[in-house]
Amino acid sequence: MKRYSQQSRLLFAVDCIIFGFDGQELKLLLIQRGFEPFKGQWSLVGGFVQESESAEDAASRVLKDLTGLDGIYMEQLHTFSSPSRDTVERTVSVAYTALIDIQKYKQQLNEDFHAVWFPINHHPELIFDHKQMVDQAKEKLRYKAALHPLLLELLPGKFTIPQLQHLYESVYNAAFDKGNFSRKILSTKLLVKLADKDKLSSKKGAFYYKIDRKKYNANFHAFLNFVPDPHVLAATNGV
Amino acid sequence: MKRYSQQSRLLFAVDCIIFGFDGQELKLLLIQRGFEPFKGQWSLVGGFVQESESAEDAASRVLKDLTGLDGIYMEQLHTFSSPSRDTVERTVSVAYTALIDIQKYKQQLNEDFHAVWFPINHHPELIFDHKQMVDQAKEKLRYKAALHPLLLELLPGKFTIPQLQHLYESVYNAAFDKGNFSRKILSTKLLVKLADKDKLSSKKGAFYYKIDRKKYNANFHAFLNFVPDPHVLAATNGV
DNA sequence: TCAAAAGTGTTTTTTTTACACCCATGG
DNA sequence: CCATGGGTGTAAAAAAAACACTTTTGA
Repeated sequence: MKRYSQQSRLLFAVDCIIFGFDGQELKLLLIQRGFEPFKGQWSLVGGFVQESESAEDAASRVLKDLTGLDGIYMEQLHTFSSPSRDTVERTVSVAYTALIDIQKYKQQLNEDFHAVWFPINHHPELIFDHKQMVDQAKEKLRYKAALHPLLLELLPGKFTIPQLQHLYESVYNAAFDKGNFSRKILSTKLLVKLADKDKLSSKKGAFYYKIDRKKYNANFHAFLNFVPDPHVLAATNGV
Repeated sequence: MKRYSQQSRLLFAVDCIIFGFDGQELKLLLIQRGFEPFKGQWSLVGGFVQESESAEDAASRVLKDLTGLDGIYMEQLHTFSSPSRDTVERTVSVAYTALIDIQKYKQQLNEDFHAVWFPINHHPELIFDHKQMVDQAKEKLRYKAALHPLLLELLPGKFTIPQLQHLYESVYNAAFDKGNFSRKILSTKLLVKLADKDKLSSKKGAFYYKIDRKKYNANFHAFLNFVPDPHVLAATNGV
């Protein structure tokens, strides 16, 4: 059992599945390749891992380059390594899921990257196995968001409970009782009520809230159980 | 943005965190390296990914070589890619968690590998970042087993409810009410009652059960919620 | 003044938990 | 014949769900 015999070396990349929420529905950020091969085709944002960095570092770098944003929520999804996944050259890719406040991003220049937000269920064909990555990321998001408050990452700094409910409803494609929803969210003590209201979507106006970052960080793993029947949504998940 | 410029190529490996249950406590299978460098030190079972295979294929192959067993429960845990993780040469490693019936394994020859079962909370120092891998695997096991019936994978073909309860109690280091436990397990309809009893641990004897593979495969993702306070165990988890 | 959305209150239903009790049997 | 674990029954407590009702205010 000689381990350090001559071994094949291969290319090592990262790809980012970037989710955003525009107030209406869940979106996915894609770029149109401006270079050969496959110029013009849509793909996830990605790049190669450099000698001096970890995959996490590479994903952060790629995200920073694209959005100009630091401190984005990001987690490793899965590593894709089929020998046939990249038709150009054998490449292993670690996929990361990122959640960003779409508002913040809007201010940034995205022209250099030809990046476009697509509705999560209505995006163009993707290169290589990127569709598989996106599907898996969607599953995991739905799974995890039923247990942890991570969807808060998709909202702007201040937001209302009805807005948050709308986000959950769009992610789970289901309607929730507003009374029960609001109580459940507030019972986590993860939100702080602000003094002002959002008057855009109703005459009465809804109070703004912000994340209590301290409690959020300490209690991120708290179970929320927002979704009526977790069996349904867990049906195809891989965590 | 030239993507396919010259890129560094690196070594690509897999490591397996193999859990077993001997009826008393959770165990971890480790090997003592029989080759340089670090000869004599303990490590996870691992190997390099070959040109023609995926990381999953490589992990299965490694597992087959070590245990002689096919069809072992296995899932990708995380990819470790810090530039400094392997002190010999830069290597990226995909870690896999495997759950095996320790009885089945016992029949196999393990002499070639110098493989030894260690109590999960009392194992020797490990090479590289293998301790980190093990810790993460433990966390994920505890997290996932609270929601899915995967601990069944650790038991032999037939087992009793009290044996299963003992397994849960050892994984969560907590005591469960036997009545509630048995009802909760049985309510999943994942088990089939057999005609014979295990008379070893009591005079009355406890009925054997086996997994209803059909329902198990279809309902693996069913939420079980075995653990009294999920907050506690989720506290440090990364899923 | 009233429609529409925010937010509160209350009842019903379901699930979980605690714990008492019966069962079977080997020593 | 009784101690020991296996297994069932059931009431209390807690959580979740359903839904009625009150509040605010711009048009």
